[in-house]
Formats: sequence, structure tokens, C-alpha cells
Amino acid sequence: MTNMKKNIADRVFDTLCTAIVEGEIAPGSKISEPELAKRLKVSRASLREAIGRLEACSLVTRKANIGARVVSLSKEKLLEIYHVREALEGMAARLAAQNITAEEITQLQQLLKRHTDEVNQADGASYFQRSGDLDFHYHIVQSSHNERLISLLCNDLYHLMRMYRYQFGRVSQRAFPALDEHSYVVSAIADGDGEMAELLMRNHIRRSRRNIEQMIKT
Amino acid sequence: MTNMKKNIADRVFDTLCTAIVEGEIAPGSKISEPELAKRLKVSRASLREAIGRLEACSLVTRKANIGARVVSLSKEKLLEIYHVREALEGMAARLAAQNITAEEITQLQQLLKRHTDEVNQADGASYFQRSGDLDFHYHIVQSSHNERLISLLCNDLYHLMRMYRYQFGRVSQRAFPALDEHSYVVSAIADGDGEMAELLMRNHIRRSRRNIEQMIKT
DNA sequence: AATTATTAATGTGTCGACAATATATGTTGA
DNA sequence: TCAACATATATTGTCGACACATTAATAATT
Repeated sequence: MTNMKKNIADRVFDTLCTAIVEGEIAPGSKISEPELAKRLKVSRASLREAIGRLEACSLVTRKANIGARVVSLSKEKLLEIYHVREALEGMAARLAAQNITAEEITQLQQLLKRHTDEVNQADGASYFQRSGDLDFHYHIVQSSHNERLISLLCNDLYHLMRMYRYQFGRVSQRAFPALDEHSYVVSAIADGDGEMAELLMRNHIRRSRRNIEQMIKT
Repeated sequence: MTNMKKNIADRVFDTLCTAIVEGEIAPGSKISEPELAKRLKVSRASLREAIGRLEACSLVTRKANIGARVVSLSKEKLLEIYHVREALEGMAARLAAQNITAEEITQLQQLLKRHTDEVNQADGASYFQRSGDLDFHYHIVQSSHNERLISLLCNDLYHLMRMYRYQFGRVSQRAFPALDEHSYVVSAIADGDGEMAELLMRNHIRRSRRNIEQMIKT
């Protein structure tokens, strides 16, 4: 089962997506269709299909008759994303408190415990460096059971957030406080207190943003 | 100037977008690429490009090797959108209060006055039936000066909201209260009170959603 | 007659080639 | 030497045709 036989365009999308997220293709660099098509041994049609989807999740930008460029990262754009996340994930936490299932609660608590162990073991460093933090947020969004919210955060914005985390690094000393904040959010959701869950999630994300503002204030 | 000479795919997108939004192509109906390509007298490649963009703004859904269907509307999906709007437009109002320019404030106030006149003249009915209400929200989002927020609301979700408004109609008796709520939001933004602006905008959208929940509770 | 197998049709996915546009190169004139 | 124009090259946009998957229609078996 779950034997999704993928199209060429799908595979090309996956390839380019990770290549862009991990910086193998430099931010701001131009994407030459003939060259890439030859390197990946696919037709330009399939490649263009893939590029179209990359554009949909904001990993590339296209200009008419000029072509596609890998998105260029900036402090300002990152902060914009944090504002959007504060709004959307705050709402996601609120809805999760209303709609989460019993199984999802236990799964979320298990995830939180696993994170706690990892952070304690690694002394706070390694975990948040990788995409572990995103996993937590990902699960809460899923538990909102709002398909559009899920699509926006887990399909459209997800890869871009990974890209920033990958390339800006995650030097944060906020591992322990962030972990606490996570546990508060889980408690509020488990209690079914949507108002509190949204408040806590928004504060959590706002603190992350402020932390970044501090660190990269040129 | 502003003489954007458009691609074929752009024109096809515009054509199909309005056709779908206005219901000329029925919700849930299948899109046959060969047939449409022949009717519009364009190649399938250009048509597929356009369909890809329609998918990006959720006007059609595509399944691999099966094809594209016009999105089917439902009460549940509409309420999901309202939750997303409450979160995003609330944040937009907050940011607008911080970032709006003097010119934009006067433009917004003029827009509000025009709306008031129209609603009074038409006795509340006609204006909110058309996309006038969306204009107001559109302007506030623009004034947030958050590019990602603007893109999400004014590019991705905008057409879908128009589609619901077009097809579900807008029977609302809430024209006058809604107009009041609009004016409160503008005041808060003009005062630079982001906290208040967000609160008022969220309440406004939540009331719209509750109103819809009442009307279409089967 | 109902149900499964097999075949025909329709439609989507992919490809290579041509046309339109933008960029790079080279030439001319002041 | 530099600027402006003309030419050449490379890239994107568009097209029609073929390969493959899905659906419909037909045939076969119980």
C-alpha cells in the first residue's frame, strides 16, 4: 500500500526542493531550464511543471520571459514569515484545543517527552538546530483539523521555513525556554482551553521572532 | 505605461479564473484539457500552465493521471477560510496600525466614506452583495506592508473568497453593523493602536462567520 | 443475468522542435 | 573612449505529436 507511483515532475520537484532548501543551489541564483533539464535528464516540460510548484511554495520567483531565480533570503522576509506564523499557528493551537482527538493528544505528549529527553541529553544544542522544533509545530497544526490551515502551513510555508532554518542556522540559546513553552501549549490544548493555547503559542512564536531580531540586528 | 503584455497562459488563467469564480464553469465539474484547449484555441501546454496556477490558488484540484476538477464549495470549507481570515486579517490590521502611511490612511477613510454613502443610498442591500466589502479588507491588508501576508490574502485566497461570495450570495442583514465595525477598525488603525485594530478586525470577521453559521445551519 | 476479462477510447504525462523575447556581442559614429 | 545601434546568441514561451495510464465498452465465463 501507499505505493504512490510518482510522476517525473514530482521527482524533479522533490530533488530541486531539497537542493534549494539545503542551499546546494544558491539563493538568488538563476535557474537555467535547458541546463537543468539536461543535467536531470528530463524534458523541459516536466522541469517547468516542477518549477511552477516551487514557485507556489515560494522557493523560486519567476518573471515573464526572463526566468526563475531561487528565492533570496533576508532578515526582513524571515520576520514577515514569523508574523504570519504567529497569526496562523496561534489560530491552529486554538482550533487544536477544540478539535484534537485523544490519540493525537497522547502522540503529542510522547513527542514532547522525546524532545525533552533529546534536549537534555544534548544539552540543548543539537535538537533545535535540526528540524525537530518544526516537527512539534507541524503536529499541532495537523491537530487543528482545519484543512486550509494545514495546507498553508504544512505545504506552502513548510519548505521555506526549513530553508531559513537550514541556512541561517539556529544558534538560539532558547532551547530550554522554548521547550517549556511547548509544554505549556500542550497542556492548554489537552485542557481544551483554546483561548489559552492561542495566547501561549503566539507568545512562543513572538519570543522566537524577537530573539532573531536581537541576533541579526546589523 | 503599465503596458504589461501578457502571455497566453496569463490570459487563459484570467479567463478561467473569472469563469470559475462566477460559476460559468460549475463547481465540481471536470476540466478536460483537450476540449478546453480547443475551445480557447491554445495549446495544451499553455492551458496546463494556467491550470497549475488555478491549483495554486485553490480554484481547482488535480489528481495524478486523472485530471483537474473545479473546486467544490461547502459550508465547512467556507468556515475554515473564515478562521484563516480571522487570524491573518487580524494580524494585518495590527501591522497596518504600525506601518500604514499618511496617504493610505486618507485613502482608507475616503473608501470608508464612499461605502457609507453607497450603503445608505441602497439601504444596505446592494453593496455587500458585490465585492465591495472585500475591497475594504483588501486595502487594509495592503497597508500592513507585509509582503507575505499580502500575497497570501490578496493573491492566493482572494479569488476563492470572491467565488464563495458570488455563489453563496450575500444575503446578510449585517450591512449596517458591518459598516460600523469597519469604521472602528479604521479608527484604531489611524490611532496607531495595533492591539485594538487586531481585536476589532478579529471580532468583525468572527461575527461574519457566526452570521453565516446561523444562516446555513441545515 | 451477473460478473469478471479483454479490448477500445479517451485523457493525462512527456517529449523534441519551432517561435518570440531577452541578453550578449560587435560595429559604427561622435 | 564612450554611447547608441545592429547583429548574433541564448533562453523562455508555445506548439503538435507520441507514450502511458485510466476509463468506457465489449466480450467471455459461470
